[in-house]
Amino acid sequence: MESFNVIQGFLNMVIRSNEWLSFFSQEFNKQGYGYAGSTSDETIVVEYSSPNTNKPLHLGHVRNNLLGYSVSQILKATGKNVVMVNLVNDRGIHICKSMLAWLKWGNGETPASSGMKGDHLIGKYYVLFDKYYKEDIAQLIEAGSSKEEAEKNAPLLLETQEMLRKWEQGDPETIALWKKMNGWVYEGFDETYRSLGVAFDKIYHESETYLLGKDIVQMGLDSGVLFRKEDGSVWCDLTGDGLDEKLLLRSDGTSVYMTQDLGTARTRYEEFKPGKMVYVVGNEQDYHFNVLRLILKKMGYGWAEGIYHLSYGMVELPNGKMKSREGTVVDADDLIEGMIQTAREMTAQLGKLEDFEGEEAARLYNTIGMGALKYYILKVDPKKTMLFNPEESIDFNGNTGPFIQYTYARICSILRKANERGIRVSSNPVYKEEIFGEKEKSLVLLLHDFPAIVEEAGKNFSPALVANYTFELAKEYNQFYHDHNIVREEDESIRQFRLDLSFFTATVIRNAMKLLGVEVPEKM
RNA sequence: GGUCUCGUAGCUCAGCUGGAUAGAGCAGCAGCCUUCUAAGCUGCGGGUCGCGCGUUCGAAUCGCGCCGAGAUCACCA
Repeated sequence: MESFNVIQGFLNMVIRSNEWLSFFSQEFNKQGYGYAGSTSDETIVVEYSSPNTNKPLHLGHVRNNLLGYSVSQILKATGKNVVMVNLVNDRGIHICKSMLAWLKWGNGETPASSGMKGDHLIGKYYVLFDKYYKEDIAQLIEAGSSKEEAEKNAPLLLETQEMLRKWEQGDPETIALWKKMNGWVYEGFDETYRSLGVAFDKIYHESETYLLGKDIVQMGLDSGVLFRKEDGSVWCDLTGDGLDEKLLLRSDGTSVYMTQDLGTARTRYEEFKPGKMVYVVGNEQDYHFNVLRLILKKMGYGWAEGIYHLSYGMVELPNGKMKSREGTVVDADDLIEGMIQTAREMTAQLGKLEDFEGEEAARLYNTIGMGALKYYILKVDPKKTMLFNPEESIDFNGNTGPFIQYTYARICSILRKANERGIRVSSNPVYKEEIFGEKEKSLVLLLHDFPAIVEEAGKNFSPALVANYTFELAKEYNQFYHDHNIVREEDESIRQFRLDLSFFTATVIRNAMKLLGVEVPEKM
């Protein structure tokens, strides 16, 4: 400690510069700074994405995917053994709607014949179904039905239900069609996943898991945790916990969403023995996950405590919520393309086109455009409803991904310049205390915080902490850069320290952004 | 109606495990490129932290009540 004082009941202590310099010289050239050196035994399963296969991904899915991937990377950085899984909802009435519409009005159209991405093609038929379904309803109402009856008895809907029955009976034709159309969707999704830079260790399909959980229900009946009503349906009474009764088996003995989630949770636990199971799912399912955890606990599964619902808020647009019916959804692929296009325009506008060519340029636009999108979404606290303002998202100044990327590229440029002049980052540094100015000190303090920030972000499942930290760091560095010469500094020991400091900052920016799934360019 | 979440500058967000004068970015205004990348930097204006009560030496932060916004409470997933 260097000094201390007391002001208004606060004891302020000043830590000696030597302590900071000693920390700095020990850590500044570690490439993995901020990441846990070793992996612990604890496994965490993170489920995210989990799309339906009847329409393409939209902005809401983008938030889900980016969050899931980033949280996984953060948990890995804190030394956890992370398994990323995706549970694809590939069966059910909604898929049958697309299938039926395609049979009726598709004329054999395929992604190849239409040039459409597979998931978009399927989405087109889902929309088409809805259109004709509405016409059916209108006709029935005109013929004297009530709205409710019409919705139930529309011929199209009855046909769809018939199709689902055939699927469940394993009708070869229906299954073949289902496989073919799902295959198209997967190709489309894979492309979107690649663009988003997300990946999975394991993919589950609901068509293979939807029957799970029935044995758990039987166990619950045997132990008296669950009860059967007169019509044969099975329920869990949660009124004692301030919730309602929850259906677990229909009166015809078939399972519901909750039933399969009970089953998949147990299967997953048995497969990985994880300390925690994270579900990245929107906050409209808060109730569902409370019930899931509660029922499993009642059944005596202690590991249910480890279930964590990473509940994130909706993404809204300036004119309100996204509504597929009103055509106000933001399609994920359109969004991605738009961001990359904007990156290209910005680069041109700033007169930097001649610095890049061909593939290098394309890669740069991708890095910047995706960096902007990812950062824009991840900087907001996951649990909050966020507003997606298209105009603001393509602004690359201020608290944005490109701002941070730019800072990184600047540092790289300095390191290149230094290298040209034969100045290298220290290999065995000894710094004198006089080199330690105010700006340098604030930077070192921030750099020192990074591992703790990662730890905190892991505990809170919040990439936003990492994002906001990185912005602070980049801002601090830009001030330092503006106020001080680095390569041009004449005093050799000061120059060396500032160079090392720049190098360290670059490492931390790169490592932090990697946790968000954001790449950093060496030139931009 | 019950339960849950949210409400901070014109806008988008930090801060919330109680502490010093509530911070950024955008937008607005005024400046800084013959010198390491101006996607940068500096300055100015902008707030009854939804409202009220309480706990405390101290509340944006904790508790209660109200107001406002949203979600959810399906033999859908």
